[in-house]
Amino acid sequence: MMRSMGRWEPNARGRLERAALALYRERGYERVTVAEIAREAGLTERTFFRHYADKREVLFGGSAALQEFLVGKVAAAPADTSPIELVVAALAATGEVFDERRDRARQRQTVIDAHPELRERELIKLATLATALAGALRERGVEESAAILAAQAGIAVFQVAFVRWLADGERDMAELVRGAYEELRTVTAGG
Amino acid sequence: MMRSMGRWEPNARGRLERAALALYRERGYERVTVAEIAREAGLTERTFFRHYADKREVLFGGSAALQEFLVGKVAAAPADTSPIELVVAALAATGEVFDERRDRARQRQTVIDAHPELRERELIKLATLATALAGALRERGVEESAAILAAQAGIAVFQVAFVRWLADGERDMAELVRGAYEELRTVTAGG
DNA sequence: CGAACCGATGTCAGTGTCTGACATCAACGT
DNA sequence: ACGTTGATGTCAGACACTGACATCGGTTCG
Repeated sequence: MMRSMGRWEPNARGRLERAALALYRERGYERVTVAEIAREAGLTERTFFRHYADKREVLFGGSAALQEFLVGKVAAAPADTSPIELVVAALAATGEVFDERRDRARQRQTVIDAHPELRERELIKLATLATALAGALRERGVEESAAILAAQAGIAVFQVAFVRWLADGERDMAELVRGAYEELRTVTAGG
Repeated sequence: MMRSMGRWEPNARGRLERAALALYRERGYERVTVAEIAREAGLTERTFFRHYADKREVLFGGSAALQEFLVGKVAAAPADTSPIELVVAALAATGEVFDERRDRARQRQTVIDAHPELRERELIKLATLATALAGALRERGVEESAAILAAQAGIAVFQVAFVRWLADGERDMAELVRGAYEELRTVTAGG
């Protein structure tokens, strides 16, 4: 059993993520090479690519955990809830994860918004999340296209709420998610 | 004035798009090099990159036209329509563009669905479309977040309808868009 | 008509991303 | 001790993409 110091400095991924965010913020995503990130983290370029599939992925280390969190919430919710409410309730609960880390999230988002390549990656993460949520709904017996639409609408709500959460200094995710959901209901009710 | 044959074969973009789709279908996206596509089209790699920003973009030549079409429909619609109805009506009208080209669309989509890089590009095109639709709604006086949510919800409807349109052999876009919209209304009405 | 110009293409050299193959070396179990 | 394991390093190479400059029909203008 390893006590605390192995052959290598621990937490290679953490060091890579920190170094990447810092460098991307200083010089902009395109003007940073993977070799530089790796060097800053005390590693080699090749090792970077063993931890992250590509140069973008290093900014999205947390998305798998977020997905598990949301799917878990949906799966664990009471039985008599409607699909869209299941999703919205799960999203509102992400405050547990997000509210503590607003500054870091802002930094990360600033970098992402400035670079189309990173926007693409963010979108596919959200789409993957939507698919996972739809799958969790189906597990609960929700019909296919209702599951997809509920999940997708939920993601739209989340995006609106997330932008406000970043801009805002006080209100928490739960409140903002609820607010955006009410707006969606108003909008889709219109005929 | 040039009659019909210039110094170069005409329609370079069209040739590149055809060659790319054919090669991607034969061997899969990753196993085709840009140099091969260009050679197949009677051009050089460098010229490919003058027409398309990258290897993915060659499959998305039509998305700008689709966006203009939809934005135009939203802008031209009668005055007393609700935001979501504006978007849905525009989407239903895309049959004019799509219904004739189902086979080609299927081929293209098969390639895209098989490669995450291409999925990413598709998603950012849809996101761009959503932003453009939201802008068109704002032009008509719709409030910001209502515009965003209506556009985003509309895109979700479109995606569901489009998948069905590809799978289906008979029903047209208008019908499928209307059907998916009704489902969305049912889902979001649930409380 | 000839010269200057223009626009799409070609040529070439170079940077950076990403991959495969193989080597290293501390920790661990036997 | 000794073989195994797993994270890392080293090296070579394919390929995406870019900047700089050359080419050459067609167009325009004097």
